[in-house]
Amino acid sequence: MRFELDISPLDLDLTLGCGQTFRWSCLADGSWAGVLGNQFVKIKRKGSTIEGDATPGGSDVESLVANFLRAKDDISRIQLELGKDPIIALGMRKMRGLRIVKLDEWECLISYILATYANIPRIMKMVDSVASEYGRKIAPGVHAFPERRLLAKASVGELAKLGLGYRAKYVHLACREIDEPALAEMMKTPYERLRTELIELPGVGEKVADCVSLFGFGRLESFPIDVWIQRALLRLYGVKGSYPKLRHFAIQKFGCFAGYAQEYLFHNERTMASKGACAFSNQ
DNA sequence: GCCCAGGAGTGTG
DNA sequence: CACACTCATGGG
Repeated sequence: MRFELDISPLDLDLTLGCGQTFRWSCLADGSWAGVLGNQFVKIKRKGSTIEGDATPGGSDVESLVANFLRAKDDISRIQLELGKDPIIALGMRKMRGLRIVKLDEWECLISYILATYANIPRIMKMVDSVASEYGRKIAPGVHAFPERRLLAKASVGELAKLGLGYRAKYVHLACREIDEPALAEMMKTPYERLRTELIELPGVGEKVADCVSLFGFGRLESFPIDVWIQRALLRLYGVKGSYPKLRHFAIQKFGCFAGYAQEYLFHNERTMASKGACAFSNQ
């Protein structure tokens, strides 16, 4: 099932390779492959559009991809808004094609529970192991992320054997403390209350709750703070301190699109170390 | 071998 | 509210 989409601006390498999502991989020909719902999807840039194909294929594949890539985000408006801050304004235009993605709420919740105190390559491996072991097979060598009912069958010991470490019990408990109706209800919940409810789940603190709010529930005002963001805030703005303090600073500074600012800062800080160049600084 | 990682939970000052 | 400590483990 082939399709073509017009989403602009969009840089697939930036968007899918910057560590928001853990189940997309870049193939030898430069295309990207991942799973959306029960579809194995491949997408690639072709001129000004994005072309792709999906197996087993369905009539809704285009909308699945468009929703995943947040095609309706008005990047110009977002950057105009964020550009009120001169420091962000200086570097964000170089990252115009970096979009926030919209992940499945359940997959996002479990993925970011797994993401605590691990680096991105390892997180990808853990998520992939969980999918391979418990997810439904949808193509040769490709498994969907397991729905709650399937993942709930896994014991803590079995999950630990996949290399999840202390995260195994959190995943196991999360399968029991939340269900699909609750997730659907949370989609309608205002951000601050959603955040509070997420933090009540096992293995979910402020950082994970903010990531799940942003990538899973699409709340662009959310501003997750990890060690990279801490470094960026200290280096570029001279602020440091507790999570609540830094979060207050960011929300006040970046407003309703703080999530995009966070992603620009995150990507810059993470790549700067190897490239030695900061998009937000003239030095 | 060493350092670190998209932290959370728990206990203490 | 702010710290300090522990938790398991693999990637660079």
